[in-house]
Amino acid sequence: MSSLMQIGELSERAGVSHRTIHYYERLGLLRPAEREGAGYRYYDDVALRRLEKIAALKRLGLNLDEIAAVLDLYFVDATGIRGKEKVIEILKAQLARADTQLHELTVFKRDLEDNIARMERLIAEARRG
Amino acid sequence: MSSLMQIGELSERAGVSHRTIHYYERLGLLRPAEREGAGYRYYDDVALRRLEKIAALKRLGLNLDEIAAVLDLYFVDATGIRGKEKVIEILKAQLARADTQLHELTVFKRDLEDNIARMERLIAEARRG
DNA sequence: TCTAAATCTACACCCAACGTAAGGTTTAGA
DNA sequence: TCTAAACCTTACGTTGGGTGTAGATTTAGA
Repeated sequence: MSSLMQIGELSERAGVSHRTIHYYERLGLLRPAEREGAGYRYYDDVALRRLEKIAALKRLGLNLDEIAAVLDLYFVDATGIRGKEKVIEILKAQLARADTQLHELTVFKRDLEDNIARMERLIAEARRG
Repeated sequence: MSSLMQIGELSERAGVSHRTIHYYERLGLLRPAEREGAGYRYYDDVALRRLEKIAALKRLGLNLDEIAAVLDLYFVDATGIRGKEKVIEILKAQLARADTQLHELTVFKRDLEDNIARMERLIAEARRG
């Protein structure tokens, strides 16, 4: 029994506001599994996973347009995707960016650790004398 | 002869508009080495390196406030920095975020590679038959 | 000395990604 | 049946990170 939920529950479980959900719907990122009668939106668990994926991709620095371009790869059968060459282009560009970002992030992390050590040493010295 | 440059040259070398430089100055991220007579700004090479650092930190997902909070660690003597405990707090928070981001980025990269391979396989199959 | 190019300040505007508020409708449960 | 909570649409507001433009001033170089 894959029970459906309303926008309030989805919003709570996903940790985003219902306005954000409306907004994503307008951008084509997400749509309710069902819209009965007078317009209430009803969502299944896939919607929740889509929202979580969107959040993860946002944390990686993709904007909502870029997310729209790849999101379906995680949720629909790839055989049906049109314009596969174009999708590959996008994916490869993102892969290159991810590589760069990984490298920069590694350096940044090392810098952070160095700086923390340095600050802690300075504080210890200040305390001693 | 550490010759100074005007905003136009700095902007060109750093790959940002002069308007952006003005904007960063207002936020306290950057200031000219010198402002002679009637107000023209003159910059040294440190300004260029600051701009490059800002760009790098932006690519990592820091906003300009966060960048302002750590930027000086790269350019001034740490002994003179006030509120070291607070700085450490910020640095540690960023370190935690960097760790998360590194992990997510690694997963994302693997997903991308999988998706690319899948798409290329599908295209090859389509060509064959 | 003179003029074209560079720069100055100040205000307005832009886009993404939402948030707030109003006013009306629907639904669940007592 | 009735009412409070949840939802709907529409429209305007906000924030971050800038960009555009105007009109005045300054500077570099012929």
